[in-house]
Amino acid sequence: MTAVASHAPELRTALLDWYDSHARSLPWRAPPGSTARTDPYRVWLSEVMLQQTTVPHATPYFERFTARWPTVVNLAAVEDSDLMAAWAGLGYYARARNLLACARAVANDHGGVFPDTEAALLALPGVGAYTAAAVAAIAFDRPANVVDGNVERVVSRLFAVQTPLPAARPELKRLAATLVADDRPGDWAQALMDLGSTVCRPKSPLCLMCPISGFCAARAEGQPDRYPVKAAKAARPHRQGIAWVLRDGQGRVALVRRPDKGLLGGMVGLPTSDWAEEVPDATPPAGADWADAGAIEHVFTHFSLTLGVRVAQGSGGDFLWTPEAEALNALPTVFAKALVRGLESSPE
DNA sequence: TAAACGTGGCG
DNA sequence: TCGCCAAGTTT
Repeated sequence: MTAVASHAPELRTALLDWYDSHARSLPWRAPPGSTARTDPYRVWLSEVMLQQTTVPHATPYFERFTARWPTVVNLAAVEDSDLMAAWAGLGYYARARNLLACARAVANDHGGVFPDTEAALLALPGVGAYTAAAVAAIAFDRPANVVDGNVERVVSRLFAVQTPLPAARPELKRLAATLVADDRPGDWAQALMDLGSTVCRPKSPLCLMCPISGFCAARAEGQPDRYPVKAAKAARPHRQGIAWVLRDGQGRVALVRRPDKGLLGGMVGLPTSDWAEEVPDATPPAGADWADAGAIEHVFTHFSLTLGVRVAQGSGGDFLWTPEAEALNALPTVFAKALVRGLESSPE
């Protein structure tokens, strides 16, 4: 038996039954089968935070955000710099800029109420195909085709899809659509994702625990972890740069606001050289007596970085002079690491 | 369409 | 130690 369309009803029943007893309990989630709809604001916020991000990493951010800003209207009123600081450490900072733009769009253009259709959600900043479908299904009970990385993996195994990712995306989405129905759309989406996360895992899938293994073509072949097939990835280049830790001797450090576009866009950062293949021959930001504080290593999605750290004392200049403890909290991780290195190397 | 875009945990 | 990977979106 495989996951052909004629078996969809039995497959759906098996997975929804499994979800009734195995659903993960998560702060943004209603219990399975709950008729009380989850707050669209919390669903949307969790979905954005969870993009390319693990549940354990996103969870404390979700708790802090919802405690500080209980509604989308509260969030819409936040200063940009406060929002960016609150997102620091979570990564993919374009999400934070779009999150704020989306909250303001809902507050200003939708009367503070999230739109309840997939198409209207899709028009919001930072809401793509996945997030629009997820919010429509989970918050509004729309039978949307919710396809994330988990669903792609589950479907690729159910149907033993040979096409490598990412080229297989459209095919996987079409196949996923054959399993969507009007009954319990939100639970269906979350059941598929929970299965992918806890049972149909990337490595060492737990087929003996799987409620739909009987429908799975990859399981029948005997090597389910062969799926999804993936295209080879390009090697990650390495870059080098210098970051300057300029201190005023009174507990403050010089930061700069980075441009909205590009890497770490909209975040505060340390003053830096360009980051290039060769160690740059760069001019420090002030005529101070710079000491070498070593270097830190950091890995981004598309390159790795050796960042040399230099420390000096100074004042003035066109900087955001920020208390060191506050800076540590507001900086993206790469700069927080560099600042720690600088502070350790020249304790006051 | 492919590339840009962070971070931390795990095998 | 290090590549893989996690609830993607934008340009």
